Amino acid sequence: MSTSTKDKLVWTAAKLFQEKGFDGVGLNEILAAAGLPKGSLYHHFPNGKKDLALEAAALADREMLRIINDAFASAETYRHGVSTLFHKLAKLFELLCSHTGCPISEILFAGPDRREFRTKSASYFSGWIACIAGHAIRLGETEAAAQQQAERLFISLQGCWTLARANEDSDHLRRAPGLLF
Amino acid sequence: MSTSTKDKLVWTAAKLFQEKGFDGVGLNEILAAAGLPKGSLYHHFPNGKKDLALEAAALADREMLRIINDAFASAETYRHGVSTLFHKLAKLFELLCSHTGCPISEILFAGPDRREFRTKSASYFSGWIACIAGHAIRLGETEAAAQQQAERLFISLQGCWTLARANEDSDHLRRAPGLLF
DNA sequence: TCTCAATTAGACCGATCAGTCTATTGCCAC
DNA sequence: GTGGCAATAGACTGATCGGTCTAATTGAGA
Repeated sequence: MSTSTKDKLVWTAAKLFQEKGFDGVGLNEILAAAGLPKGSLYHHFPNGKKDLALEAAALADREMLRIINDAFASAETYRHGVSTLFHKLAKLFELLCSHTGCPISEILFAGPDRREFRTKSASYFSGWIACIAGHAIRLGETEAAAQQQAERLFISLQGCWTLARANEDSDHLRRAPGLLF
Repeated sequence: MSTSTKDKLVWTAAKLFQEKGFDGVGLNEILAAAGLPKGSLYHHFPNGKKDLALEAAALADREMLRIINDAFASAETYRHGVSTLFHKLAKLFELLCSHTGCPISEILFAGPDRREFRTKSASYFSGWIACIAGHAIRLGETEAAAQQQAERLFISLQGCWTLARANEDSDHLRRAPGLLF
């Protein structure tokens, strides 16, 4: 089925890009991993690698928003939500073999049209921060405090993920809430 | 002179790697930017791109330690040192055209020998944290507090740099001290 | 059952990749 | 001067890159 093929392509690409970066993965490698021929790729993505990368980044963005919402959905306080979020991310990090990077950075900080890609990354990131801030407000924070808390959370997330990646140790993510409060 | 050629190669490589990542820069691009032929590269770095990347990372590490030490050398309190450090980094970020990444991550999270490279990045990072912690202790913090403060600082540095890069805005680095205290 | 478009399949292309190899140059010791 | 070595210079190689193109296959509607 058409959707299935396209989806497999995007998921495989997202995984590999996240691991090795946009420039670190070749199309042949992605196609081999997905078990698909080159024709399928250029049928579903006429602009080739660039389109595939943008779709993979969009997928990663949706996944991250889903994880954030999941973490805060069942939380009774903001702090509780933060703690759940980092534990979910630590598990995800382990699942991805403990040495992958932030999907958005890995895909969108490189690429052929650097400025266009980077602009998109900025809007994804601010979407995450807005999403977190929304939960903070819902859980009783003032609007100003929520915005600052959300930015702090995002920054810790990026920083801890970097440290976790370098050390191949998800505990850096699990300890993150302790640094925030 | 020999040293000059080798240095030019490493500096040029460090700059380009930092901008586009290990896999995003070709040797020809580096050589063209440095105005040197391929023979020189393989004379000074028999193992080619890998050696060049390792030297560039080592250079970036030394530079970062120098900046950290500079920032804290003239500081009377830890907080003062942190503030100076982030302002220095913001200036550096602007100097590098406001869209480069952490040199260590960009070079060492990719590359052909991923595990070897990542291990080295972990040791560089912990060197930075140890350096910061040393200054914190010198400026009156207890040993345990210093270690935690240093880790927090490093994490904020990575996170804020990522945000600054996405938005091409060095202010995210300047505002970092406000998030820490 | 036949038709036709959507999709899959993969051979093929020029460009570029990292890396090799053979000259040539510059410089210091003698 | 001249012999010898370090360094510079760049043509060249096979592999792989992203991308194109033409068939073969599939499957839904007539």
